[in-house]
Amino acid sequence: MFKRSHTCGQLRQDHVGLAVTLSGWVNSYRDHGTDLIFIDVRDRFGITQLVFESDGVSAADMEAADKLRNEDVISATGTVRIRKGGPNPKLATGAIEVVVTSLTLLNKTDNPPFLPDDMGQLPNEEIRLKHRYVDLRRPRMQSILGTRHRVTKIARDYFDENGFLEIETPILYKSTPEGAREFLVPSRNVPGNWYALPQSPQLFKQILMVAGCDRYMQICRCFRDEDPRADRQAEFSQIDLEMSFVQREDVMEVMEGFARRLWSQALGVTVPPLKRLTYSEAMERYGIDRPDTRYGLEIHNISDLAARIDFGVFKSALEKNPGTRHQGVVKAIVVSAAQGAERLTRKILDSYSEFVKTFGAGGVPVVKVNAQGVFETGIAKFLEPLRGELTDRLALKPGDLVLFAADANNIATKAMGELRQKVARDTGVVPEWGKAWNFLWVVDFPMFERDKESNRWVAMHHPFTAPRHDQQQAFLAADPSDEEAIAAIVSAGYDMVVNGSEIAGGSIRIHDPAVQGKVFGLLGLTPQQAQDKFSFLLEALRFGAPPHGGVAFGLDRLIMHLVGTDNIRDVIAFPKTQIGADLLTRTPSPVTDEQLKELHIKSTWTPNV
RNA sequence: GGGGCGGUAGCUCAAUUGGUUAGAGUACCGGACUGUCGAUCCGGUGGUUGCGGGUUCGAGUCCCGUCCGCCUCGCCA
Repeated sequence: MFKRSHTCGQLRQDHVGLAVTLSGWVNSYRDHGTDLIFIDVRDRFGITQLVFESDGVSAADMEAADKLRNEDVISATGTVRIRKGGPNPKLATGAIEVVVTSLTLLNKTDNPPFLPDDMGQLPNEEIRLKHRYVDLRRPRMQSILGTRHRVTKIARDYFDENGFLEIETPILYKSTPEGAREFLVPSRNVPGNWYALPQSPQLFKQILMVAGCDRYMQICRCFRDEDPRADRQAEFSQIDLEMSFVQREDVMEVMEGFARRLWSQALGVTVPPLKRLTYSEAMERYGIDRPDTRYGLEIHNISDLAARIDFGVFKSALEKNPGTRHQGVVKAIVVSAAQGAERLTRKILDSYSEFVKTFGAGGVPVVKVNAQGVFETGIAKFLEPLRGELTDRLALKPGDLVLFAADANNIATKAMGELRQKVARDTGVVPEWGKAWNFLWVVDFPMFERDKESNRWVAMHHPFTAPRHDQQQAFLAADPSDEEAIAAIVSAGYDMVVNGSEIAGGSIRIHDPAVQGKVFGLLGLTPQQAQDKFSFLLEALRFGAPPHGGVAFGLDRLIMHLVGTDNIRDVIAFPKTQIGADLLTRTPSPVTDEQLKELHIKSTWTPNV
C-alpha cells in the first residue's frame, strides 16, 4: 500500500504511538548492518526518519531496506515514537522517528545523475535542465514553486477584491510585426496564412474594455522570439491588467496596492508609498529608465564646466550633434572614499574603458583626489583649471575618485548608467538580497524615439499608449516632420521599478481614433496598412470605447525578487536555454514531411555537409 | 549576428612546459557494523577528455572547424 496517512513533514511528538504510513523518496540511508537501518524519506513537505529494526519487521522487508538507495520511491508503515538516539534539530520532524513494520518499494531508481539536495555544489545547469524532474525535487526549487503559486493566488484574490474579471485571450493570434520578433504558426485551413503567438494580450484587453468588461486581469503567457538574458525568456508570464474609466493615478494606485499586498504577504515587508521620478530625471541622474536607488553614485552633468577647458577628449565630445537632444555632454560619477573607492584598483578602473566601449563610448577618464585635494592621474593636468569648481559642485573630498564619460548625450548617458551599476557592484555598496526594497515610479516617458537603423519613429512603450492628458492637443497639433517637437511629446505611461529592475509597466491607452491614426502615421503606417493590421482596433475605437488604461507585471521577475535569485530559469519549472531549447523534452524537434505538407509549408533548411 | 567564459568518470573537480598506465571526492557495486542523521570503516567497478580534422616521435593540453551550456552587446513595440 502507498496511500499515506501523513506527509513527511507532518509528524511531531503529539503523534507518538500512532500507526502511520509515509510515502516518498529516499533522501539518505544509514545502514548499520543486518539489525538496524535508518532511512530518511522525503516528500515536498519535509523529511522523516524511518527506522528498520530486525525484530520489528519481516526478514524480507529488512533485506529490502538494506538495498534501498537515494531517490528510490517507497512507502512505509510503522509506529511513531520519540527518537531513541536523541532529536535532530535540523529536521522539523526531528523529535520523532517511525519504527517501520512494513515496507513497499514503489520505484527502484537507476543511479540518479545527481542528488537533489541544496547542501553541496549544484551540477551544471545543462544537467539540471536535462533531468529537471530531479532538480525540481530540491527543497529550494520546491520552495520557489510554492512562492510562485502563492503569488498567483494573491494576485487573483487581490484583483478579484478590486472588481477585476479574469478572462482568457487567444494564444493563436494575428501577426503584428512591429515590436518583438514573433513565433509563427501555420494555418492548415487557410493555406499560406499564419497565426502568431502573442507578444502580449494588449489589443484583446483593450477590446475587452470596449466590450464593457470594465476591469480585466489574466495571468498570461507571452512570447517574444528574441535572444534571452539572465532575466529574460522567449516564453514568459505576465499578470496582465486593464481598467476602464481611469486616469494614470487610478491604475498606479491599484498597482501600488498590489505590490504592497504582495511584499507584505510573501515577505512580511511593508512597502512605503512610492516616490516618482520622471523619465528625464531618471536618465539625467541615473542614466537609465529603471534606476537602482539603493545606493548613491548619481551622475552629474558637467558639460558647462568641461566646455571651458582645452582637453581634446571633452572638446570633441561636446561638438557632437550640436543643437539636438543628442548633443555631446560630459558626465561624471563620484566614488567617494566612504563608498569604497579604494576597492577600485588600477586594474578595475582600466577595465571600465573596455566596459563602456560595449555601449559605444570611448573610454573612462579618471581622476583621483589626493590628500591635499589635488587631482592625480593622467588627465589631472587638463582638469586643473576646473579643480575648484569641480570640487565644489561634486563635493569632492580627499580619497574620492571621479569617473568621466564624454560623448553624444545618448551614448554618454547609457555608458554612465551601466557603469554606475558596475561600480556599485565592484565597490560592494549594493545591499544583499532582502536588506532593501527601493520601489519607485518612472513616469512621463517620451511617446516616441528614433530608431537608429531605420531612422524612423518607434513607440517607446507601444503604439496604443496615449499622450499624457495635457499633451493631447500638442500632439494632435504637432507637425510630424518636426523631429524635436515629436520627441518632446510625453506619454501617459508608467513603470514600477524595484531595486533597479522594471517589474511592471503600463499606460493609459488611446481611445480616440484620431489620435490612434496619427500615431500609426508617425510610425510609418499608411492608412491602408493601419487598416489591414488593426482594423478591428480602429473600428472598436469608433463603437463606444471608454477611456481605459492598464499595466502588466512581469510575473517571472516578481518571483525572482521574492525568492532572491538572479536566474530566471530558477523560477520557471521548465525553462528554455539560450537557443530556445528545452533540454528535458528535446524541443524544438524535426517534424515529418507529411506534417509540413498538410500545413502547406516547405522547409528551406538544409543540413551542412 | 558580435564578444567573453566553460565542456575530463553518473556528478563536482584536478592533471606542472606537449611526455609514464588521465587522478581525487562523491555516487554506484561488494563486504563489515544495533542509534545514525551529509553515518563510519575496508575493498572494487567506472573514461570516445563534447564532436571532426590538423601539427607533433608524442595532444586532455597547441591550431582550425563545429556542437552544446552560461554571461553579455545588438535585439526585447
